[in-house]
Amino acid sequence: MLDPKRLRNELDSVAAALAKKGYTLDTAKFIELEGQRKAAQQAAEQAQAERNSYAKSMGKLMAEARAAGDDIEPLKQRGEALKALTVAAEQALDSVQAELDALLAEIPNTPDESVPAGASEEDNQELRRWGSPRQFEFSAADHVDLGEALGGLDFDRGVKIAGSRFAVMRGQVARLHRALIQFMLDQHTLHNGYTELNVPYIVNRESLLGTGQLPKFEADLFKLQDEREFYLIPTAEVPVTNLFRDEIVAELPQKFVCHSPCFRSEAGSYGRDTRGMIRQHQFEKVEMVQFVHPAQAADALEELTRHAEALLEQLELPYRTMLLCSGDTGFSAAKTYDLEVWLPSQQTYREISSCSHFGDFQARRLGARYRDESSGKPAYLHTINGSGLAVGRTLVAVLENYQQADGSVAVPTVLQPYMGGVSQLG
RNA sequence: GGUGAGGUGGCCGAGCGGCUGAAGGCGCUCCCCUGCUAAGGGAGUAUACGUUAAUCGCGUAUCGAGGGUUCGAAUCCCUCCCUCACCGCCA
Repeated sequence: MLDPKRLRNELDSVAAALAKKGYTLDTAKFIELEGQRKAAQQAAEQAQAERNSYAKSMGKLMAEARAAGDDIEPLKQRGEALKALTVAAEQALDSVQAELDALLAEIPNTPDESVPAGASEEDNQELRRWGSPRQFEFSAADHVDLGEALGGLDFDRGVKIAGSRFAVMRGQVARLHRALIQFMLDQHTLHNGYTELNVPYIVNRESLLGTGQLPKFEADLFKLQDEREFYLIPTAEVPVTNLFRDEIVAELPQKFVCHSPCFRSEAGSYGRDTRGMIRQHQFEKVEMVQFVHPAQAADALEELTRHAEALLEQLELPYRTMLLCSGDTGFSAAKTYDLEVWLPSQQTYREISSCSHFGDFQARRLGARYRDESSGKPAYLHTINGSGLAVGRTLVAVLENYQQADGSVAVPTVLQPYMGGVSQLG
């Protein structure tokens, strides 16, 4: 959520920033609602103040009336009249406030100044490349053919068991998938200073509002049929970032890494990536989340992005780092780097990690704060997160980049210890 | 799922219709005293929102959440959530 004060005081510049993201802020509507809110709030608070002070004096008034032998009823009636006024004024305030809150909850974060203006992914900036795509002396297969030939990927049975966009992994491929997870977690916990978490994969509505998936993106989520408003997590970002919801965090920074399954309904992506494991309803991801002091946030995003890049380098997978343009940056994010890995079958780079800086946007929704050292007051902390990495897509990249002429697949050196020394699949 | 006990400030804990944003204690901050340390004395110490250029100030809200009773609710009533204990069930 944006700071309501900032909206009030710098409405035009906020609107201009949001326009870069492709969001049109209805400034006239905001000004009108805000004006109504102010008037309604003052009226409601004044009515309440009168009611309070009258109620406070009531004990004495009643004692005096009784002593004088007067009727007490008129005193009570005045109280009731004040109550009626207060209730009406509060209802007016509540309805304006609800409208304003609904508007606020749907306004995206403003992009950071360093984010290039642009409308779509066409305008993203390539910052750097690592490695060079391998030249194949045979025609490279895609991961579907490779995986099926190895008996390690079974899409037909995934469809039978659940439906489209589900798959079964088997044998050494399933093990390779697990090895990737262990490798990533070990790197982050042993070398990068992250604390491992294991979290609920079902979350409540408040958690999704906190990170920004709700109220706007309900269609992308799987909701459980239960009166408790449970949702399957679309990313570990949700439970992990909500760790400090409604808390004042004693120490910053705090860095967490968490492996989890992710569930996405992918509504609106019907024709895209229908083949293979690129876009599934269920996939696994190792996610890094940092809670940082605002002054450290920019550096922390660079650091976290490097942590994701280093994994690809150790796996010897060619990749490039993209700075997303304003229009391609997500709802809650102020700035995002995407890492894209080379996929030989597609002859292109595909997203394998997304690392974002949210400023205080999520923290404000969450009520996640730290105590500012100079003022001594609670202030919103900043959140950073990124995939390190998307495991399913990493598996795809390993299969395709490490394939050999005979259909076997070499195991990346760093994964071999996690594979019991196995150096080749098939 | 059943029964019982609870949810009050950074923490512990009192209050059980008006004088309570909330006693008392701990912790923390500042001051005094003390050769140092320990002990002692005094003062202060919630958050959000609004108003304001900002602060002081002022106003409103907040005693798990929501609703109700009442002129007035931390206190009475209802619903829900959560915690703890025991029983049942269970990986």
